[in-house]
Amino acid sequence: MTSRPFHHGNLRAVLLEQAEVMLREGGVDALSLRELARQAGVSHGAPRSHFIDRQALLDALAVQGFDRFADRIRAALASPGDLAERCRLVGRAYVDFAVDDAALMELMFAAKTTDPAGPVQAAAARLFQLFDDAVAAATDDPADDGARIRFQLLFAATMQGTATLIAARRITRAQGEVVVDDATDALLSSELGVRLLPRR
Amino acid sequence: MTSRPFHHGNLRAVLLEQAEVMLREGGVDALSLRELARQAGVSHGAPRSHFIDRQALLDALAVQGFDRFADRIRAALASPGDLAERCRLVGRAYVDFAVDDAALMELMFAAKTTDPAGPVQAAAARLFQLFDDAVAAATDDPADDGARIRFQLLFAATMQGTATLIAARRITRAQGEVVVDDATDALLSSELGVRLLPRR
DNA sequence: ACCTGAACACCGTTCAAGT
DNA sequence: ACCTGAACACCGTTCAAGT
Repeated sequence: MTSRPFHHGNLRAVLLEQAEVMLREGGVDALSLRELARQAGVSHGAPRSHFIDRQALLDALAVQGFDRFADRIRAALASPGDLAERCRLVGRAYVDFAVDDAALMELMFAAKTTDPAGPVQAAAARLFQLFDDAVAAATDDPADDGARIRFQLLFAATMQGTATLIAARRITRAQGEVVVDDATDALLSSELGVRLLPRR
Repeated sequence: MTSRPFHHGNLRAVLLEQAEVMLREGGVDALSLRELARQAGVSHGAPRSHFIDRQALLDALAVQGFDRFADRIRAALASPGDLAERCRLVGRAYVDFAVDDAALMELMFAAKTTDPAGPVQAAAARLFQLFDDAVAAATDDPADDGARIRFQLLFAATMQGTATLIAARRITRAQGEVVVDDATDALLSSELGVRLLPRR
C-alpha cells in the first residue's frame, strides 16, 4: 500500500526485495528484469545501473540467500541440548530453509557462478565454515581435519539431498523429518562419528 | 555430416536427440524450441505438432533421463560383490549420472511437473522402485516396510545431496567418492541398516 | 551517478492455411 | 496428421541522451 519511498538512492534494494517475492511466487523463470522495473516504477533500462545483467541480480540474490541461511544454521547450532539434539535441529533448519525457499536454494546451488573467487562462492564458504567450526568445537580430536571434513560433507550432503527429494515431491515433509533423524543417528554412531565425537 | 533422414516420421525423435545435446552444452536456459527447429531444418512452428509447449519437451527429456538413470542403477545392482560393495557401486552410479548429466538431472528433479499421475513422476517411481526391490531382496525381514523405506530414502538422499554438492562445485569428484563410501559404511552399520541387513 | 527511451535480436505461443 | 509462416506479446541487452 505504502508507495515506494521514491527511487533515488534505494532502487537496488527495492529491486532485490521485489525479486525475492517474484522468485518465491513463480520460480527463477518468472523473474524478469523488465517486470521488476515496472513494479518499481522505473524504466526498463534502469536496473542496468545496479545489475550489469540478469545473472548479476541472481548472484546478488544467492549471496543474500547464503547469508540468511547461515543465520538460521547459527541459531540452530546455538540452541540448548546435547550434540545429537543439536544435530537434528541443524538438519531441520537446513531442510526447512531449502524447502521453504526452494527456488532461492536452486539459485544458490546452481553452478552458473563457477568463479571460485566470486562473492557467491564466498558466501557459500561462510555457510559451510559454520559446520566446520561446530564440529571442531565439539570434537575430542581437533587435529583430525580429514575426518572432520568427511563428517561435515556427509552431513551436508544428506540434508541437501533430503531437501531436494522433498522439493521434487518424491517424499513428504514428514518423511523428510524422519530422514533427518535417521541420518543424525547413523552419522553419530558411524565409525567416523564415533572417532570425532566419542561422547554419548 | 549425414543430412537428416528427412523430417517425415521422426521429427520428434530428432528434436529430442538434439535437445539433449543442447541441454548438456548450455543448460536448460540454452534450450530453445526455435533453435531446435532451425537445427532440424523445419519451421519454428513445427515442434508444436509433437510438443504442446516447451515444458512438454522438458518433461519428455526428464522421462528419458529417468529411464536411462534406471538402466545404470540396474547395472550397478547386478554387479558381483557383497552387499557393501554393491551399495558403493550404486552410489557411484547415482552420483556419476547426476554429475555427468547435471542439467538433465536438474530437469528431472525440478518440481515443475507437480502432477503425481504424470509420466515424469511415473518414470521417477520406476527408478525408486529399483531401490525398494533391491533392499527387499537383500533383507532378512521382508515384512519391515517402514524400515526399508527409511533406509532407501536415507540412501537416495545422501547420493542426491552428494551429487548436488559436486555440481555446485562445493566439493570435488574425488571428495564425492569418499562421501559415497563413508555414507555406505555409515548406513550399513547404523541401527537401521543392521536391523534390515544383519549380514556382515 | 543514475535514469530514460529507442533499437535490436531473440524468445514462446497461437492459429489459419497448406499438403 | 504434420508442417508453414505470419502475427502477437514478451524478453535481455546495448547505448546515446538526458538530469
